Amino acid sequence: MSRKPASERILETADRLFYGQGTVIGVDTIAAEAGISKRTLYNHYPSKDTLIVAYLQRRLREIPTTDAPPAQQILDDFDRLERAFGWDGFRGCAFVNAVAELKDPRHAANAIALQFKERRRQWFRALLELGGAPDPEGLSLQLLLLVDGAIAAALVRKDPTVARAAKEAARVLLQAAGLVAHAPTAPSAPKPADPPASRPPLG
Amino acid sequence: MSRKPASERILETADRLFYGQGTVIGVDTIAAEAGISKRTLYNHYPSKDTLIVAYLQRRLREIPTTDAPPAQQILDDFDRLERAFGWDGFRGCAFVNAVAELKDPRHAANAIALQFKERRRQWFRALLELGGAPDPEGLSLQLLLLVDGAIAAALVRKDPTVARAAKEAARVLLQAAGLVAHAPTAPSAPKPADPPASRPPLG
DNA sequence: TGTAATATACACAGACCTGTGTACTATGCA
DNA sequence: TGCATAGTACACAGGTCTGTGTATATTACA
Repeated sequence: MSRKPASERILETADRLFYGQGTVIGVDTIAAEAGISKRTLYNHYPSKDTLIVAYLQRRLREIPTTDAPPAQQILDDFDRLERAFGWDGFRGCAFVNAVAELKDPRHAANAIALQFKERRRQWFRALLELGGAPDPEGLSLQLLLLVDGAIAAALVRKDPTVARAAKEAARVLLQAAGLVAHAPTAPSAPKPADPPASRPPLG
Repeated sequence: MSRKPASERILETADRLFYGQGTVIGVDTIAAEAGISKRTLYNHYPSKDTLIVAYLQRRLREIPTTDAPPAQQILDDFDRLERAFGWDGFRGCAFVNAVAELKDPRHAANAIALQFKERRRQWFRALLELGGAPDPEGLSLQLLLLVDGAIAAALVRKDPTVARAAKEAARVLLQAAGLVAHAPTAPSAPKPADPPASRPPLG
């Protein structure tokens, strides 16, 4: 009957509802949508908080590294962002939302959110070092600010193209660091526009 | 007895609690903390949604314009941000938080949040035009992304100094637009450090 | 003083929330 | 076949929430 194990179906449903509706969504709803009794859910996750933490942890994924030049990989990241913003269910950054929703500053969600943000920054930093940037530490943080700013702006404006503005700003910063030589290269072709299958990776 | 009119005390308390705890805080709590009966609250604001909208509208304030050179005014804005981040009750951007919390995309909060973000961007744009930037429209958006990114990062990292990273990025962008001539000028002195009286203006 | 507006205390309806208890059923395995 | 594991259905406790109803008190003003 049920092709996937119960705990996985619970997590998938929790992901969809927590991200789409916020962590205020009720446990009853999650169980019902997952096609599972509430009792079973509580047997797998002893409290709602446990489920929230599992949901966030599941979103901690690696960013795919290619063999393109460092600056190009960084700029490509903003293209991925734009696709994520254009996705129908886009609702901002899951981690930032969780931190904002859960008022308790000692909640485990805070540490996971920090971990996620640091992961992306370290990914930037490694690429910047590879490209020979003078201050990878500082520049990686600046690039991360552009990413987070684009996420917030895309949420408020409901406009995916803010990712392009972030990308242009990133290009200027990379140019100033000596990582990009060519001029803006015109708006880089109207984009291949492959629609995202399910969920783009922005957290 | 009560020095201020009731409706104002309600709004002040709502501001404090909605911002500090999120809009999930109960109406009972707001009434109790404001020292008024719940019935009176509902006489002034016929629903909680009305109160939320009034709370957000109250945060729509102008940004103080000085007579400093445009680029300097923009960079000073990031210093204000850093002070806001260092404030004890800092919990991110009230508007972004509200949009993230209220799942309904047609909620009035969305329009108010957009209005607030656009206001700051237009303030940037006017200054950029004054300074003769080649693309005020695009650059103003890029600067706004840095602001919003700094807010999100300050919230997650609990570190006010991200504002400084945003400021440095902004300086590079302004330099590339020909608005700032001098080199980084060293970390600009350790900052006068006047503690914010009550609530810094970040929304 | 009298009258009208405004505030209060307090109970309540109806809904939803998390988490538990309990008895029943299906399934895999020896 | 027997038995443990895992899932289901369903009620319930105890709490919170928004919003209303009602009867009483305070205040402003003519």
